Amino acid sequence: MAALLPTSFYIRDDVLQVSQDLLGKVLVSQIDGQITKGIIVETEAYRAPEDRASHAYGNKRTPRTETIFQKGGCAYVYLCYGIHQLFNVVTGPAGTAHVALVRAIQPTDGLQIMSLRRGGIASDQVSLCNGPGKCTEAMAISKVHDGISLLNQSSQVRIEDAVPVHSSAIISGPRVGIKTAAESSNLPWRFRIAANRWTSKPDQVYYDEWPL
DNA sequence: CGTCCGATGAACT
DNA sequence: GTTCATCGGACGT
Repeated sequence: MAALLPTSFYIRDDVLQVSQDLLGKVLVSQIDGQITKGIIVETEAYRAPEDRASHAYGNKRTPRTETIFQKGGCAYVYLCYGIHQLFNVVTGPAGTAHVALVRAIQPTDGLQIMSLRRGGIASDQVSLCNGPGKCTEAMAISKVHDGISLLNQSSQVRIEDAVPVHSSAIISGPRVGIKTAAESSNLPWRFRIAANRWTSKPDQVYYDEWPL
């Protein structure tokens, strides 16, 4: 049984680093007796309070955003556009509003059930999991998992450790779906494993260094 | 579909 | 004057 990422992985304050370090790790769901797994190949960082794109911009606390302020190592799952469940990893110590959104995975285990949950899309098609709503649909992750710990082997959603992806194999670019007007700057806080065909968009700008 | 904020107005002090 | 409940619509990592 693969080791899970420890608390210390999540409670680091640098969500940009955690988002990059999540690449290559293995997201696991064990739901309704079905195990599915996939390699995380694309993430985005959301760093409140200063991040206007975050639900917790300005450290705004509402019933929905409370999860974001929890201690790192749990899930933040919310509904987007009334249809998509989006899975985020809460990071940083309690009280910090930092999360990493999982946008795409490379499926490795439970391909048949993932295909079934995705309306019969063939398990070798990148469209199976190349988007945040597709990942949660394939893995049956939903709002019922909001706030749950990722740290226990008994958890329905958890993340296994794996060999780190070298920084030279990570490309970054602007986040998806953010109104540029609302975002004061075009921060390259979306991270992908370079040349991995399971990510959600074609190759974009390459940055040697992360601003901020 | 849910969330949330601003508008509206009632009730209270 | 202030606070609170309710409503409506805008919008969504």
